[in-house]
Amino acid sequence: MIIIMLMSLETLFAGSRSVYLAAGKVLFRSAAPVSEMFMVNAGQIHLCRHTVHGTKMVLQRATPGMVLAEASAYSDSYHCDAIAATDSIVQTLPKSVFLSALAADPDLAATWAATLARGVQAARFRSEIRSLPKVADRLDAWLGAGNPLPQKGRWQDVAHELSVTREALYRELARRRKGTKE
Amino acid sequence: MIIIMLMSLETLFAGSRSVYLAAGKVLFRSAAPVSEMFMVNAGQIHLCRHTVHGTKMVLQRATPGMVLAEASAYSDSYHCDAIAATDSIVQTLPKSVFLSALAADPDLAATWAATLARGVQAARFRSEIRSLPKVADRLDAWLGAGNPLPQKGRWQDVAHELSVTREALYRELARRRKGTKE
DNA sequence: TCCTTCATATGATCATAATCATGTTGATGA
DNA sequence: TCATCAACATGATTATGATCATATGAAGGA
Repeated sequence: MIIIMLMSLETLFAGSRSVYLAAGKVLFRSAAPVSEMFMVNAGQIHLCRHTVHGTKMVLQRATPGMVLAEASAYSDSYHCDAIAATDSIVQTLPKSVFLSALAADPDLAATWAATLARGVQAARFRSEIRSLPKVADRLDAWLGAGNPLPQKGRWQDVAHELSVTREALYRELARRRKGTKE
Repeated sequence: MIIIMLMSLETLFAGSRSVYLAAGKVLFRSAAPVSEMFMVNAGQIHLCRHTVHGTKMVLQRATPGMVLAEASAYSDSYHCDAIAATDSIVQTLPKSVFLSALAADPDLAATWAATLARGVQAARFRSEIRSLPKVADRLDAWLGAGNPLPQKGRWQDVAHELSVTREALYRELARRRKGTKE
């Protein structure tokens, strides 16, 4: 009897060590050597880079199920800081274990590559949306990509996703309601 | 004697069929089934999506060495159009061959994943840069990431990368020259 | 019920980039 | 040399979003 074990990224991290991080705690710092890979289990971890002026740029907002700083698997040291945005739990796996699991299991490697490829797609789409100068165009492009307008109470999230102020989005939505009414 | 054959993505595509595309020619259309993977050899291929209003969004500008629409390897049909921006040459490989090469060679799979991971990183960075409201901040972030200001004659490329008009970039550069002079 | 809080909503003002217009410079070729 | 072209440069004007200030409404807790 042959047991086929279909391994997903979640199951790979599932048996691993969990670490609890209070909001604001640092998981790793830029330039530190990469020895572990992290998957977010609960909460949210931000991957940040700082400019000379101290301006903070958030490059990834990792939510449950996401692997943090994917490119670190192929780098010796981190290029960003990772900080818990909320109280969080991350699961950690030695980088070497992570890489050998990928090398040993072509299906898992394909899953990983597919995840990354979709990540590239999503990030490219976000960067193109943000290059549109008008709020109306950003909203059109976002809705046109199949994203649904969420329930009231979650509109600010959309504003943030489109990188406009909530006021600007409220106004655009108001314009549309007015437009369809008459 | 053992010959170790280190396979790169380029070598994988190297022996494959080449296709010449005149500027403006369509390589594939959205919704078409994915049967081939493409690597750009010369020229530039744009991956485009169209909104309801007919606005065109360019999601990838694939230059030589880049694989086009990476995520299509894990999808049955395309979600974008691919159009030659200039006269171009692409090399094509059946998707099944591409995927089995990855499955058969863990090193190649790692190379592919590393490429994708860096693509994610780069695209995330671009989208964050474009969420900065001021030209000065975008330029700072871009220079701070280690990008050098190119020779005169290439400044427009930077303006495009930062998603600002060339005039806005010229003015910002002029401000800086003035600032450092006194 | 009342109070607090947060998301939505909208007006007023301001800052800034886009746009349009025009000029300058430098490289290339006839 | 002159014509041409493209990139750099900059001024004037306009469009648009950010910001600040409030207000409204709904949900949840004391």
